Amino acid sequence: MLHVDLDQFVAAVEVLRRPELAGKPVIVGGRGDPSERAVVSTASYEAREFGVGSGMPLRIAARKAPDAVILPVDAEAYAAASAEVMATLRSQPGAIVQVLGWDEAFVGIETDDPETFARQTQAAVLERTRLHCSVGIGDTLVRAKVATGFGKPRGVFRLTAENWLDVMGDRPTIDLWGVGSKISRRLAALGISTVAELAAVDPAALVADFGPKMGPWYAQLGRGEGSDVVDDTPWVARGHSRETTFQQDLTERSQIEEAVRELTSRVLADVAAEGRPVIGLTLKVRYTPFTTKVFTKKIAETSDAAEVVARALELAGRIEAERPIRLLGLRAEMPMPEEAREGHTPTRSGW
DNA sequence: TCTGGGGTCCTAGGACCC
DNA sequence: TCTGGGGTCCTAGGACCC
Repeated sequence: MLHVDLDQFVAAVEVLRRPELAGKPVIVGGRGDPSERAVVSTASYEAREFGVGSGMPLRIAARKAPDAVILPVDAEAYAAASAEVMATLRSQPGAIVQVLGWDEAFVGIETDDPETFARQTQAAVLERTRLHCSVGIGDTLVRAKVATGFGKPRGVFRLTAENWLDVMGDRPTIDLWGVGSKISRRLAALGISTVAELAAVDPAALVADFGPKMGPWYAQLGRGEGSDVVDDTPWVARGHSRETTFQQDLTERSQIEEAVRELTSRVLADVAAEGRPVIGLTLKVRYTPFTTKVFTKKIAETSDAAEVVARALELAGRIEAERPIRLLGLRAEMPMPEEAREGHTPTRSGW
């Protein structure tokens, strides 16, 4: 199968409608105002040379790359460009497409010559959308996904059981898709620093440290193994959430209640758009400087907005109001339709 | 320097039931 | 003094991804 990943997708979409930005450092984040509390969503390759990366506070990014053009996030434009890319992938003969996000997808295909198919796919995407992409070829989802990184930018790379350890063996475990900073550090503490070392571990040996599912799964990741099925079943969302970072921290109970009402109505708009009810709520509170607390509550299934608001305000009643609040988030959980409940819908990608 | 916003899934512990 | 065993549900928190 193939993994297709657009090159610096968001920045590329911005450059398409502002050609004068080509070759310049471009940063997209927040409302495009570096004096506000916000972070970088995407940085163009030129901006990355200044040390700017996604997740970085916009204020810091602007300091590192003083000449960069800073643009607001335009989610609608990216969604529209993404839809065109995905439609192009689906129009390739024999292709099964599993969308992973705005800018990437797995493509299942039966072919003796995946490199040629990959090049054809890149050319089709470029012709229809004027966007460049990189393609990974693999015999499992994990290998295809990891392979794409070696193809960037605009290239093609193949990773299979044959060359997996040659290519990945000496690399740190954090290079694996699904191993982040925390897990790579915990693995290192167990004497497992490289992919080859992880690949050699007995899966059962990791159960004590990482649990019955995650432990064996990490060992499998080290070998690049896992599912090899591209599943194009339409995605069914488990829930919807909204978060707001306040430019000034909230301190008053009345401010909190107002913010919760606002969040609830935005979340409910997303839920109602699907015509599904709510069965649970999670309220997230970020205090300053950086401690997060969540309150979760199952509720009786309801589509009544006033009822959901009342339940959300109950949750908000648990907030310790004496500490300044930097962020509030609200998530609504929705019931899953019967046919999506048991393994029929794609779950966590690559599992 | 001070950390977005939208998601998913896993784990652990307590409550509760039979 | 020693307090079953198995199961499910709920809550809180952690980790990861784009």
